[in-house]
Amino acid sequence: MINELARGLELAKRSATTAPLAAKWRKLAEGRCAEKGERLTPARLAVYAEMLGHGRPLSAYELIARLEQRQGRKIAPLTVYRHLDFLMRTGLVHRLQSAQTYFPCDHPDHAHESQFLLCSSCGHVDEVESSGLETLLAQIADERGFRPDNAVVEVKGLCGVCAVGEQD
Amino acid sequence: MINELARGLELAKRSATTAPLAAKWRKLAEGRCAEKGERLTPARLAVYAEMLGHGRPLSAYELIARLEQRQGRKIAPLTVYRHLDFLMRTGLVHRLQSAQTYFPCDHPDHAHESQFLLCSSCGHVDEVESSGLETLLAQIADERGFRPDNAVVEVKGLCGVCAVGEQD
DNA sequence: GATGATTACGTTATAACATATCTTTTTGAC
DNA sequence: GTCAAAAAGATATGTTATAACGTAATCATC
Repeated sequence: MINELARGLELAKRSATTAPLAAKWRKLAEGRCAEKGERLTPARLAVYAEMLGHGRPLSAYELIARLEQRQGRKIAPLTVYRHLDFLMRTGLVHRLQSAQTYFPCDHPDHAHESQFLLCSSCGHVDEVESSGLETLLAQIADERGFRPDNAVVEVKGLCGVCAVGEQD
Repeated sequence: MINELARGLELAKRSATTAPLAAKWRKLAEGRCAEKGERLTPARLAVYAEMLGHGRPLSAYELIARLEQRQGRKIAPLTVYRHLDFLMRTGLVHRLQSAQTYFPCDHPDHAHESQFLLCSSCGHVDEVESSGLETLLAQIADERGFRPDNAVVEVKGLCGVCAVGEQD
């Protein structure tokens, strides 16, 4: 009974220490899990919420630091890597290959391949979905007898805001 | 004089333990260095030769191991990273972002942005140069007020040979 | 040839990113 | 409640990359 009490307090503490998560994103996560037969645990949701709350790409270790600070306890790297795997499996989060960071998907309504415009000044991420580009890539592959599985397209540069900031 | 002799032997030993390098690639390297005002040292050339000799993407640490074996001495990671930086600066080598490996450029005649078809079965790299794709990427960026600096395009999948190997 | 500036190279230490392995806890079916 | 499977945690290790510092080679100028 002591244990149950302690556990109750622990759970309350954890939920109190989770970043706020708009209903929109929670519903999306629930939907994706239902589709894929995955389970949406509080820990997984907390990681997702943290990433959404940050709004910029996070490295795995930055993410760990933020979660530890919020929850007031140590979190093992592997734990977060597992959460990230889950979030990527379910299409809720992307990995930005060129920066080794992670970023929540901006296009909640459907799974898809994305392309990214990454601002090297402010860190802003613009997630683009160009069917024209996907078609062209498929065509290039096809011409060479290559059977594509997935494509990484990440353009580094300056976002509109930062580009204006620099006098051209 | 003893020192000079020792040094001479050392140099001889190193050059004897460099991977063979076709004249074509050596000329290319010399040309690029001349253009960019870089210096083509024996150590840099040895790394380049090793990569060309291997013919598949190499991680920095695989590269170190091969160089150490060939030269019979220890090589510090940073040393090789500097050589890789040089080779990338001069456009002789590409970094494959999605695999964190390095691969010599296949299109020696001019500097350019490349796209890659990466076989996840045999490791084959097909370096593609599609102006159509570059134009489309530029257009996508422009529509969003984004000023692109450089683009990573890496498609993972099965090369022609491996795709045939699998019964479709 | 001596001097000093510049660039490259070497060594050690450490940061940053990721996975392996094993144990404990939680969950959900029965 | 019992039990098996899934998830999470703890610890150690592997992999990739950079920092900080000192030394050596190269080259222009005197």
